[in-house]
Amino acid sequence: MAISLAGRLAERGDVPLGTGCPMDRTLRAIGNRTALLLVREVFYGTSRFDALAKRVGVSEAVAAQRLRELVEVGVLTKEPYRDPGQRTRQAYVLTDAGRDLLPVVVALVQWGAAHTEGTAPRRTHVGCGEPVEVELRCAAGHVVGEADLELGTA
Amino acid sequence: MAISLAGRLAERGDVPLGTGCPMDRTLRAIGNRTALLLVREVFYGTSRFDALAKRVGVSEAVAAQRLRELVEVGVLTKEPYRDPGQRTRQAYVLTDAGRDLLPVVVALVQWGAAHTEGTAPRRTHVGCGEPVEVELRCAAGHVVGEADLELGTA
DNA sequence: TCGCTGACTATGGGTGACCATAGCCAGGAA
DNA sequence: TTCCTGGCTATGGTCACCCATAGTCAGCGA
Repeated sequence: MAISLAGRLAERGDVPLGTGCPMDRTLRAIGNRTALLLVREVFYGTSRFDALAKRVGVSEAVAAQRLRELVEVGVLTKEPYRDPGQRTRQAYVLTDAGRDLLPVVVALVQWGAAHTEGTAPRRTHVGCGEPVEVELRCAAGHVVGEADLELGTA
Repeated sequence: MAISLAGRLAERGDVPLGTGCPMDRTLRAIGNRTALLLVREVFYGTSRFDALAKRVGVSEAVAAQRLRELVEVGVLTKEPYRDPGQRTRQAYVLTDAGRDLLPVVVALVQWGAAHTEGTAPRRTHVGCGEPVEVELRCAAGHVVGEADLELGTA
């Protein structure tokens, strides 16, 4: 069983998809461990530079570089803020593009929870307390499995 | 706005989550570009070694190593097969754990399609032709946003 | 004005991921 | 028996990513 391919996708020979595949572009832009862990931390509400570095468990040099890249690609922005009696500082916050990474983050958490050894947090809906899962659905509301998914040229 | 954290997660100071986070474990196991692109290719129906290497656009040495790792962590298995008049060969196929990566793959494709420059395939439901999206839903059927998601200790 | 703190930048070095090229091995085909 | 092909393994080198340590810089507090 596989995803079905239509159009040019179906006919390609052994030609790599390369940067023609949006997944590849995503991975090139933000597809390293540290960047994704930083995004996770920002989802968790961390916004300050030193806290981000410590919580991700990475040196400040690396945190600075990855955060700069995340700002460059438009996943995060720096917002000046000031605590009373403190000087102005920069907070890292998610942009709309960053918030759109939520399914990626949760899908990675979900797979790790199911298929790796170790503890995992429960993911629940604040409104009703039911467990939350990442799903594929079509606009008509059907749950879509691997066999029901078709990729075609736009 | 952020994901709300409950239990020990809420109280941690600047302690890194490290391998206590299933997302981190996922990224350590399969979180490199080549591995994820190989998984994508297998979802697309490619199963032979040389086709996988060529289509992902990676050298055979690297393909061999990544495929070996994917087999080790249980995402892929090797299945012997034989075309008529050919000798027995190995096909790489997804295990159940591998198939569970579908939301990860589609989430990455979806983000790249929305937020990077370039072409992107349409993702449609074979049954009804409607576009497919990755969503967060609770067991009661509610669509869950960032603000409605709570992570708590298991 | 001096020092402290948060937010970085700089330097040197290790490891892992990747490439290109070359070689190995099993097993049908000739 | 030799050749060819698919499926790897081996070697040597580059580059990205990471660490640890140390330094810089801005601005508030005293």
